[in-house]
Amino acid sequence: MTESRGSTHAKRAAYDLRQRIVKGEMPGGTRLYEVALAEELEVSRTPVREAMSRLAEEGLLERAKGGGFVVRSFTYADVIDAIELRGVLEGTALRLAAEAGAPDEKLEPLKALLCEIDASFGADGAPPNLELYAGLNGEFHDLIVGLCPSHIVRSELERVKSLPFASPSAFVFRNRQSKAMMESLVIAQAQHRAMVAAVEGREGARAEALAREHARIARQNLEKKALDNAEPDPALALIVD
Amino acid sequence: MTESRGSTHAKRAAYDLRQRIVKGEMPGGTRLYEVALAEELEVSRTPVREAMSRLAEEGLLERAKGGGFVVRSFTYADVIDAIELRGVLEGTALRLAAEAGAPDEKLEPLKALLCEIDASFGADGAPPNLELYAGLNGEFHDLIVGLCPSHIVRSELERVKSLPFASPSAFVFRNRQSKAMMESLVIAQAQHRAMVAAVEGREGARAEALAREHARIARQNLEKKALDNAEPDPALALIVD
DNA sequence: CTGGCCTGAATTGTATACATCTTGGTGTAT
DNA sequence: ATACACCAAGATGTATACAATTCAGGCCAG
Repeated sequence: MTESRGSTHAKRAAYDLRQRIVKGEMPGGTRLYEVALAEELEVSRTPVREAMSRLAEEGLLERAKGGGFVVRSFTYADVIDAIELRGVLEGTALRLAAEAGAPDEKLEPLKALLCEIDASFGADGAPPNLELYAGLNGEFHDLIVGLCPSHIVRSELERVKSLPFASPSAFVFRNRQSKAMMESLVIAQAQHRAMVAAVEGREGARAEALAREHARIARQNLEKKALDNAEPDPALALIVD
Repeated sequence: MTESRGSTHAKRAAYDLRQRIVKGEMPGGTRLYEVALAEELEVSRTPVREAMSRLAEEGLLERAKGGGFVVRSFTYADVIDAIELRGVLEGTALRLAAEAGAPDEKLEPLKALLCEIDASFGADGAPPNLELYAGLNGEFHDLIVGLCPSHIVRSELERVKSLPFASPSAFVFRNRQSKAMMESLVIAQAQHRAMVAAVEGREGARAEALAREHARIARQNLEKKALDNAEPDPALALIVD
């Protein structure tokens, strides 16, 4: 086909649908009609159903009573809660990692990454590259959560992070007021280092507390955004309230 | 049809499949073939696919590379982790409830339920009714989590609890050694009362710590079981390791 | 022996026709 | 006015034929 990626029609349909949902077309509560979507996406009803099922697994849709799917509604409070929950789960992941002990060969790449992150926002005076920072930040979160020995905790965390507004790098940029933003980056990076140190030193409680506090930065940025109410953040497109 | 419940073929198929999985037929890693299942369940492939999608949403199946579904594998360690995770999430739910404050009209039913639970295990000398206790215990957990103002936290907790070995009343009975078991019930009930008191008194940290420790009772019971290795617990049927 | 590549049987992916259910509206009797 | 039954349109549920993909096994060339 011409656009979107995926090897099967169902995966392409899921991709397209996901895009439309997170972009805010189809606000929360919108019912998805198989026939209409099948026409729009130019496939039959079968892959559309398959796609909707996949998005339900991701938590973007929910099954309606009497059949069919509805776009899940998220309020501003849900965004706050999702960030809190991410902090709780990352905290648990780090605590378990600390309690179990992390091998040096897995800690080394993390420390290397920390230095890369330093460079990305111009710790040496170079101009900050926020795109790059966001990417490296996401990578850092993936790596450090990878230290957690529990499949279950990791997969539930993955699930929460799949919500576009709950990902670690959801609200990093957009504040071009370089002063406050730079300070927030410095603080975040200090917490990054402390989290690694806590896991390395098997300080479970410290690691957990740090991860929770770290997630609060996202919440702060969000609340700052809400006050400024500048251009609406794309990560908030599917928020109804 | 003759057996199982549900109004559509897909729901019945999902129910049947779920039963077979949690009973331990089809151990973790088993691949599910649509045609074979369609014949066994006496429906066409379409509702079978639908059923598998639903079970994937529940976390009982996972999508295999190259299509199809596989029964999710759970190890003994996963059971431990799932119980830990339930404790963490219940703790978060209670902390948020405590921080937000719970109205008296929602606390009253909880306190009434606590008295019913007292009666169920013969606090007054009557013989303990473990069936009844397990039911009331589950009800208690539902009610107290219902105090949490966050949809997101509640729904993720619901998801974890849907794993048969992670539910609050998974390992309450089976230890007929009445002495140790009775003591564990007394402790659990004391924690129940403390959790309600902590939420009522807006003591978030206390409520969270209590919920986590409370979940450890399930872990203790499980580990005791593992040592005794008496008849295998049905809640553990789908464990592979 | 090993690597790559056929090839075909088994399996899932897709389209579509038909069956069933859900829902909202309408009419009627109370 | 209200309650109820009923109907029709539209939606999802189901079966099935056919297409495309996957994977294992054997074959051949190196």
